[in-house]
Amino acid sequence: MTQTNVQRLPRSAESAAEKPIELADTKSRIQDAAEELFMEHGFEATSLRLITTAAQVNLAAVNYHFGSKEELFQAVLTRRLDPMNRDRMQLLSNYEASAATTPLTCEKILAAMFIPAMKLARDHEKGGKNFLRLLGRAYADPAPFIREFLSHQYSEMIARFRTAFSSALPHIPREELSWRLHYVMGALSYTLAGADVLKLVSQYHPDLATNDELLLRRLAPFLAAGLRAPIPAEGDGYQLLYEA
Amino acid sequence: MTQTNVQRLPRSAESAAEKPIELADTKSRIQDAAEELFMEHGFEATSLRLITTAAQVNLAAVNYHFGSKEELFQAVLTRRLDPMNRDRMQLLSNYEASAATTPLTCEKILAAMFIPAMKLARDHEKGGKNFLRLLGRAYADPAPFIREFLSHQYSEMIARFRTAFSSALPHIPREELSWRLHYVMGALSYTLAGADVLKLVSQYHPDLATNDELLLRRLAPFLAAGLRAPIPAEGDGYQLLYEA
DNA sequence: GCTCATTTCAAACGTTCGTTTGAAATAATT
DNA sequence: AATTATTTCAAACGAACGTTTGAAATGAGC
Repeated sequence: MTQTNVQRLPRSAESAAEKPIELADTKSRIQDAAEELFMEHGFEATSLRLITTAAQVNLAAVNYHFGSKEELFQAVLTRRLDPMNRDRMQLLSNYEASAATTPLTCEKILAAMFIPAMKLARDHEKGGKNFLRLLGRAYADPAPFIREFLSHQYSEMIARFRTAFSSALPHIPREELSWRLHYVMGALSYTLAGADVLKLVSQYHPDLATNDELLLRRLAPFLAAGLRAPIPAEGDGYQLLYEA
Repeated sequence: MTQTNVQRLPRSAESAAEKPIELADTKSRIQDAAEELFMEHGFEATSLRLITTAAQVNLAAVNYHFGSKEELFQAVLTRRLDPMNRDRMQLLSNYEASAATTPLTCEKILAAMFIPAMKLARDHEKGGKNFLRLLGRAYADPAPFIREFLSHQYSEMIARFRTAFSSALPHIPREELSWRLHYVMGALSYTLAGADVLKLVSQYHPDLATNDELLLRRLAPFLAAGLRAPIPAEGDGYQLLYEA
């Protein structure tokens, strides 16, 4: 029933004489296949039989190694999300340390959110780019276990960045800032998760290495301008626009 | 096998003497129940048995009236999306007619996108607000039939608004505008579909009638400022931010 | 080499799914 | 009232689902 975290390669793995490229251990193979398939079809539409067939493991291996399909899904998300959010907070701390006492610019804070996400997307040849799509979809998923897992996973990072933005934008009231951060997360996740994005990007700049900078250079000014926008007064023409 | 589009009320419907509130016809009852349940659990996780039980109709009625579960889903979306997108384009035309030859402001164009969506959310006591959540989730759904259906459903409206923004922002290059519209759609759908939004709104302004104005007054300045933001030059400090 | 824990495997579990069927019931037409 | 078309209904279809089981295979420790 119990299992260790140490990978235990089956058959002749350490004596890699026959085939140079050997398969990883069962647990990793399941996670890799699951990530790709969850991304492609979503959680509900991806069956364990599909996953185990792609991973070339037995059907029962998922329940043995992860307990259930839900726990497998959480493990797939955690494997990438944990390092990403830690990177985000670490990067933000680095920026703050470099800036000494002066508050950071919005662009810099946005970069701290954005760059680790792009790094994650770039890190892995296979599922990397599409993992963010899976993440974006998970955010919209109504399943309670997914929502609770994600909000718990993100709460620390969000709180950390909220105070950073609050320092960068002292003239924006708390309530207004909450809304604007909501819009920022929307544009960010929509951009990272969107299917069309990759098409757009590769259309103009096929070189992957420059895309981080390119996307950041587009997104950050847009969001920073929005965050800094003056708050409209009472009679600024936002009423009864529907009929005229 | 065939069925007409005319609603044919069963039993004593026109002589509404016994009970003032009678049930709608089978087809509408299915659509109403399906909309609510799709919103709550998503497409895959909502079974036809759940829908037909909630609608108090026979299980086979869905396949009889709609053909399949997928077609039912499309019918549920079309019923609300078609009028909304028509309203959006009509409202934009009204604004353009009022402005005569002068180009519209971004805020006005955003209002034309936003107001019909809010009107849709407000129109129906039951599923109205949550329909936009269903829509936001549908956008993130990987099922091909959903993606194709939505992109076809939206293409005309999107094209119409792209040219409007293009006139309002002549100094923004085409490519840059495409990206910024992408962010706008992201923030918009994230806001409308987000679960937290309703909590935030009702927390501060329980009156539903003023919420349209409130949300628009928050979202439009944010997005308009982003759309108008100057395009950063080459050496604006957006490079190699990861290490420092 | 034997023992014991860990991992893999084929097979089956019970459940639920979307869909189909054919007859009964209801409405419309003549 | 008789006939035809439409709608409803209970029942079942085959397929696919997540999970469990118990034995076989494989590993490490002695």
